[in-house]
Amino acid sequence: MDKKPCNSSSQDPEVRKGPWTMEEDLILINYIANHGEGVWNSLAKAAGLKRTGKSCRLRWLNYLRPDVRRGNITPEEQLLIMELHAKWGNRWSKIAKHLPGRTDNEIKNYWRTRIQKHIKQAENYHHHQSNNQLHHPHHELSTTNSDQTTSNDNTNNNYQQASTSCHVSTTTMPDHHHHHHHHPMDAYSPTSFHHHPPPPLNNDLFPTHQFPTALDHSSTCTSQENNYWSMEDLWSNMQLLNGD
DNA sequence: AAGGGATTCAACCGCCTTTAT
DNA sequence: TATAAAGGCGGTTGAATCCCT
Repeated sequence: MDKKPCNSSSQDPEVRKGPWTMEEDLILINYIANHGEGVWNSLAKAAGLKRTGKSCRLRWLNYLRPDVRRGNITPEEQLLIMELHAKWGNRWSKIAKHLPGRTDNEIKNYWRTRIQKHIKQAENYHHHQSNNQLHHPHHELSTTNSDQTTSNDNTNNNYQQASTSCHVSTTTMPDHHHHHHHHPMDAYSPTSFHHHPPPPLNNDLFPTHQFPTALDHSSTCTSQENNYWSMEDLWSNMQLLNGD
């Protein structure tokens, strides 16, 4: 019947989902600064966040941690990713350990959005070239797993050849992608606040102070590149949070 | 200038493993 | 030791954004 698998106890079944607000980020950063990370479920409660422990952990690890590396993937990093993926398949966290500051999520996303399609293109190309040859039964680089990963050795060098030969190579990889890669601390896009409902502050947490005043445009830049909250803004809000 | 398809990426889910009781 | 809870992982999703006509 009413099985409530996780998140037992504690009334307050309200668990927030979706994008993190700046307020939530600040609470999390602040809490971890004071108490350290780990024990995520209790951390979430103690900090007053209406999030699951998992969600807090993910947010911290992938985004808020101070040592998350900012900026676009470099050609060197890309090469490494390609090599390691060729070796290990979709073992993202394992791969990530070899790219300091990069998260498994980021690498996974990068792979799927930036590399995979090139490889597929290259494969198609080869395919057509060697039409009379036997057709590879799709190395299936993605989609429905077919799990190269779980097969433990999975030396799926399947596409290794493709990746080295196609123009995914660093020299031709245009880097054309600019912007994005906001990362941890500077990642508070003011525009996002306009797309989301006003900060859902509960006054238990913020009895006297209110961030939103700091969220007006006075302190934001308009250029795309700098269209994020500055460190100063963050800090001042953080101090407000701390009650000075 | 506006509409719409394509792309990106933060964050979710379910499953499996590890740790705690 | 057995069971439950937490942590970790990889696949997937969809809102926001980009890009093209």
